[in-house]
Amino acid sequence: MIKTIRGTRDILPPESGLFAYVESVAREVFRRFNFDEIRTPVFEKAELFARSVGEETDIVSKEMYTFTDRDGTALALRPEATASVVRAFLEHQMGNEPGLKRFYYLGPMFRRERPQKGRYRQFFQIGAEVLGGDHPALDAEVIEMVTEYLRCLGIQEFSLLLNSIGDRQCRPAFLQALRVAAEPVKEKLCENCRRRLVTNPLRILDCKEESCQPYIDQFPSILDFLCAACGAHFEKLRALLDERGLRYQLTPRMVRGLDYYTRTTFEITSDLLGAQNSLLGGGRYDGLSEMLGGPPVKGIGFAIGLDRFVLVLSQIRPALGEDPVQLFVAWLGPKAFSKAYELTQKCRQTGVRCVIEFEELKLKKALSNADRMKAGHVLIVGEDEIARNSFQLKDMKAGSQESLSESELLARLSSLPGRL
RNA sequence: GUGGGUGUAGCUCAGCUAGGUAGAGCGCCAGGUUGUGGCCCUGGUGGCCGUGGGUUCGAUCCCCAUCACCCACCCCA
Repeated sequence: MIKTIRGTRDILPPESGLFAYVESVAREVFRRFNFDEIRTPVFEKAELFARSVGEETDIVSKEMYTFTDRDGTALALRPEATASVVRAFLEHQMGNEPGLKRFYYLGPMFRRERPQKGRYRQFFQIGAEVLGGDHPALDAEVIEMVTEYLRCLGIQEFSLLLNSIGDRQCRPAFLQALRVAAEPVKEKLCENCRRRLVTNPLRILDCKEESCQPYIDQFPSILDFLCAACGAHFEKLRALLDERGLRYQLTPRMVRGLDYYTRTTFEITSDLLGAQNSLLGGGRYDGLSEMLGGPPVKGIGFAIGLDRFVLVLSQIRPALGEDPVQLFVAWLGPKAFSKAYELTQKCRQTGVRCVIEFEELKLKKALSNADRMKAGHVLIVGEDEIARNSFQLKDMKAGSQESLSESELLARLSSLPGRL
């Protein structure tokens, strides 16, 4: 048998319903903040990601799905979407259009990493980006939008972690200070941190190794190194968040792995998942456009990893996304089928989710089937009912049933439980 | 890429450390008579024991290899 390839999976009902639900809520909430959907290709020139995400990052150096096109062009399946959105902005000269551009996207991304709980090689993200401005209110708006999104999904318990990692003006000085502080104690740091000291000093800051903590606590804070512009931006953002009652934890040790981030970074975590507790992350990337060879275009965005997100949601709200049959139409006697089918059509036209069997079943069997598919109601259409224009509508949960004429039945449909 | 774990019925697993070609629960199907589900009872269906080699008279069980999945690390969100 041919099976799914490693790190990919089929998303089956009811989980697929949960994905669809989470996506529909995102569309609805983001729309209220005036975001439009953008759909970019799932594959791009590999160079796009090498230049934006960073040549030296693991994502590009060993986790990207790259392949050569027939003409020799190096292509890659997108490992994330921010670079593509900025590319699209530049390619279509959107900088010439008035105002800011607010986009959201959703779809599959690809990374060739070893699969793990909630992590796949084809994974799904929902993200949003605002391009064309760097007002701190934009940062606040994006953060507000994503918390509103969580609220709409019924996720109340989460922490917003906030930091600023400066920009190309001020970060080098901080990195230098960090190296200076770490050098004397480097023998005391864990193996990973000793390596990071060379490869990516920033990441020492979010080392989880217990023995490193005392030293890390002594290291300088990025916030003390922000230049005037970055500092002012961050202060203003914090003031706005405070003003709107959006509580956050100042987390100077939270850094980003991707090269393009500047200034604001944020992350939302939830205790519901244990160690891998991050639900989403985002930040500002004011230099990304230029890294891609474009004019200066400021931007900020975030991305939610849906696979893990859905995992959390299914734990706290198991029924979310379920959409069972609302009306099961059971018919009795060979002459009843056409009328039963006609009623089914009419019910469907009013938006009710209906199912009708094509082979005649004993009523007992029909009810049993309806029960197994969690049907809310069963409509019984026998030859007697047709003759009397009086159909039996059975409430499966309550076990009660009532007689209704065709017009009464159709009038009742809007009150059936279930979607819409 | 590294380390550990697991692969037996549709699902969750037992059996394997006394090697003799398999069990439970759930599910599924059919009944418990005539047009009323869920519960209960009865019967039934169902497995090349991941795959390929080896040892053996004989292997689900022992050995080797391989593949897949899971967990963790690395990394990242």
